[in-house]
Amino acid sequence: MERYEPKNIEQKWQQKWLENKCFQAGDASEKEPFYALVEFPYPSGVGLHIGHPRPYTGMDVLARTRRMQGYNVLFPIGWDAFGLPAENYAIKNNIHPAEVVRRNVEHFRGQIRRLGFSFDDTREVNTTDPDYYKWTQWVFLKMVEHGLAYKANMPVNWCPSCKCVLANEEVVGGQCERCESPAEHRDKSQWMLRITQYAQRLIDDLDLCDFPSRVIAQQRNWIGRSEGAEVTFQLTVDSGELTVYTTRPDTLFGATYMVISPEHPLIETVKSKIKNYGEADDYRRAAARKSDFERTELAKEKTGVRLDGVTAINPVNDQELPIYVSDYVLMSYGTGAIMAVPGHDIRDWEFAKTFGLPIVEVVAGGNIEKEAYTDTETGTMVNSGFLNGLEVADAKKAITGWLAEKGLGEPKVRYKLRDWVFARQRYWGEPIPIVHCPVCGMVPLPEDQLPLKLPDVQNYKPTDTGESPLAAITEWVNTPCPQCGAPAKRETDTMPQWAGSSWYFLRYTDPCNGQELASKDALRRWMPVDWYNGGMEHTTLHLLYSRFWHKFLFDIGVVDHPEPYKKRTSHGFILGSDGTKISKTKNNGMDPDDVVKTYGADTLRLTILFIGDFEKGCQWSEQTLKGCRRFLERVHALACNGTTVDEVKLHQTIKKVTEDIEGLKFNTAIAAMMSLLSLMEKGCAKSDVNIFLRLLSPFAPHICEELWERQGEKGLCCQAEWPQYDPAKTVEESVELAVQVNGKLRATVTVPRGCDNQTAAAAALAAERIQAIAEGREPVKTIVVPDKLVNLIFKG
RNA sequence: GCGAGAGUGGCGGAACUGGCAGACGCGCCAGACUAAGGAUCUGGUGACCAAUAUUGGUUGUGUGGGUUCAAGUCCCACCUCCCGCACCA
Repeated sequence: MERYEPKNIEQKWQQKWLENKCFQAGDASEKEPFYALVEFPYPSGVGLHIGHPRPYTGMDVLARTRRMQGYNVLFPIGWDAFGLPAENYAIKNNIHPAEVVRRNVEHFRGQIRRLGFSFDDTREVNTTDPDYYKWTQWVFLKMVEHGLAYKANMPVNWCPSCKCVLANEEVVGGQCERCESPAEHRDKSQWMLRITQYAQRLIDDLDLCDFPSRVIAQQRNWIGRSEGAEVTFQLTVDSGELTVYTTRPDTLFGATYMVISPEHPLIETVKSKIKNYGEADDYRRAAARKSDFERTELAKEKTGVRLDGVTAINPVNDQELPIYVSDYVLMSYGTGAIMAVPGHDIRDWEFAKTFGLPIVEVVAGGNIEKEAYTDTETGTMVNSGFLNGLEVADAKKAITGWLAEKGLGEPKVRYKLRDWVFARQRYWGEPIPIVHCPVCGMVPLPEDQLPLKLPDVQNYKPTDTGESPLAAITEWVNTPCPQCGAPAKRETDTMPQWAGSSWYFLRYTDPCNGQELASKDALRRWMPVDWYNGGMEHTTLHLLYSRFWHKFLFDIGVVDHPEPYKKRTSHGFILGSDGTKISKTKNNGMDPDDVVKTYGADTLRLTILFIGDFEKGCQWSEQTLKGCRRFLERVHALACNGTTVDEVKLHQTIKKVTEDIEGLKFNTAIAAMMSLLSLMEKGCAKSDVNIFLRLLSPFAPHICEELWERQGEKGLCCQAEWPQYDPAKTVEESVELAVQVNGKLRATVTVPRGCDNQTAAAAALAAERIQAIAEGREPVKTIVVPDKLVNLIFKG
């Protein structure tokens, strides 16, 4: 028999699968549809990296298994190809970004094919294809029409290195998520999407989603709902007022001062009354100069300036409260102003200590001399007038009612989530289909003028002024107003990369439709996605954005379901052999192409899945690669003889592998097949091999096709039926019982399965070892766990 | 600080509703085949202590307590690590 040479067989079967259209989803099929989705890649210049094969292999196993189980499977792939890296590469090498993308996609396509993934190659989508982004623009126009897209002058996060604005979600620790430059503040007129309007539904409908708990928790946390009240304080000057938001209206009696954020307009409206306006203004300017990064880094020390000459009146006790301006209060949350209750808020407590302000206890239970008492579960109101004696929860209700009655405040729900900054000042993105007309104002491009294509330019370089390179293309920018025909100008910002990926899974259902984003029929057949696997890093970005878009499309009747994904799972990252992030320079990882060349795609696939729990992080190791290659060599060398393999073991393995695939426990599924192989090497029949190959084929599809053919089986292994197990045959006729004495294992005995407790106990007691220990004594107690163990309790 | 995980041999990792801890793989040890083995095959392999050499015992899942006939698994307290959010009132 010839040696196992992956390179001789893998390409051959990849070709056969293609010729036989094995992986094309059927649009007219009677079979039950199953939509398996992986996050489509950004086709970068360096090609497929370690991050890609893991989720793809995992979902490929699932898709291949589902096909064999008789489902009509949609398992597509595409290219999320707009974005900065292609543009930066284009600038550096003076090649058009479209050409860069074309090359990269070709490279990726080849790599993906060489790994044997069963993607439907007839449904590829590319976000930079005008036939695709036509519909991205269309959804945007629908959002404009429904008031969900708007342009507003906003303080935005600006990345000085990328030279464009960032969404809140793209700022991590005050830094640009992509290049780690500290983000700056800029005031800019920006296109925004009103995702906040969907905040509550994005929380509520998590109940409809089968997502990992950590994903649900992270999304909830990100949306950040809080319940509280807005309370209005009268000022002692100009009959002005100051409204604050608080989640603890119950502590109103404990407010000893007020704080407004440096950006709060009050400073200007009562400017003439502020005796130390100069000082306040200096503080405000200093705060404005700080980047988010600096603000968070320097968050330890509380700073601020008291506004001299202006005070507020606490509505519950008419106490006069000083007002401070401090950057620990953010303009972007609540009303940009707070009532400070140092006794029961950590930050207020720190501020009060720094500035020597009074700290009043209004909830008993802590020691406010030492620290703020923030517990809301236990505690009784004190020093709080009519609230005295109430528990916190009751006090909240009482004060809220009182405030509403007096017209001083009302209950309010707030979210941390902010609207989505939906524009970038770069070339390589979807043009925003809007025309600015001096007569009509902002005019959406009529639908029949879509797609609005990107013009060819010579220079893609972004500008420091914050204008997109498109602004320099006068022949493109200047256009007659679609409404009145007057000379007008196009919007020159483009959409962020997240636009195209917010609905791509819909396009896969009907990728060539020129009339609609996808036909109703196709959407009904395939949506919602049955199983979506992707990275945790997208939880508050892509996953949230796409849920929002889908809800909007649901509201306007494009899709029939409020949620796009039924089930979401997340793979763990593969770290380098040294436990750190894989990088080329550290040489601690692997290049998929190299591994395929030396070991073969099947070995790589197996290794990626065997190396650890799919949903947990794991470490790359060459050693595992060797073990998996050895396993496949043994499979290749497997020969039948006259005997058959143990039937129980065979059925147990079918059960184990089938169930483990469902739970993404690929590592233990492979372990079970390894055990079965060891047994089969001692003796098996052709029919055993037939079953074994079908079990293994989703994991190592090429070698299984080869052996399937070698064995003279009909058709293709990947189109064979998934093996069934007989539950009756998964259990042995006899079982080995553990025999314990006083809880310690002392012997094992073999008894018939399902024998009664007396029989089991008697067998245990009869064991030689147990006899020796018992020395004729009778156990004072006997515990029998059927088919598992007997525990004999002896005295003394 | 808040939220969600994790801690098991030399290593990667198994272990269902509490029921024989360490499956499977790597490595290592011994043997076989060899001119040779960094190839392949067979057997062994948590630690420690005994020994009639077949086994017997003790101990062992981050730490300290607890519940139970029985705990990696449940309860309480704590330590460490990773991830997400973080002055969100």
